[in-house]
Amino acid sequence: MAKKKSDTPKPYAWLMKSEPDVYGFADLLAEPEQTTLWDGVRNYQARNFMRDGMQVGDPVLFYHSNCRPPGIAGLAKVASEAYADPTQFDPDDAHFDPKASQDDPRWFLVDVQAVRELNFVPLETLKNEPRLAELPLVKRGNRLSVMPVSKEQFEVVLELAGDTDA
DNA sequence: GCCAACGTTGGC
DNA sequence: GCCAACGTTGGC
Repeated sequence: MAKKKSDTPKPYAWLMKSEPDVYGFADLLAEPEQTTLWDGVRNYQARNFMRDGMQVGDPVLFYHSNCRPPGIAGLAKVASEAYADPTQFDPDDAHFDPKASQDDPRWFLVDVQAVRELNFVPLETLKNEPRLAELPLVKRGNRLSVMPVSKEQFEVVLELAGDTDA
């Protein structure tokens, strides 16, 4: 019987960035089961959120980065426990990590499943919303690709998307 | 394409 | 363990 690692409550939801030219929300919708492995994350803070913070079923805001305009494109959810990112073991993969081994993986991921497309919420709209001032995304210089979102922040985003199906 | 911000690496 | 150099992110 495993003891819980922490008594602090887990974040309610998450925001995950992807470049739509590489992999956008439409690509997720086109997957079998509308599910994919969120591979290629090579940042320790983002990894820790996936490995230690996420729980199956957590809502995920799917954010389009490095495009015009950037913003939130869809709603998804965490669809698996964290497990080792297989791309770290593949020498032919761009995300190969020679310091990782099967016995001692460095990088973890979760499966992400689409829930529904949202009316696009541009970054500019997020920045102009006072109730989202504490969202890491809108803070100057923030580059985290996976970040926690509180219940209140999540609900504000759905409101900005005109989403009434929540 | 520019460049500010930030994370990582490696020499010492 | 410091910190300069370097690479990457990502908005603009």
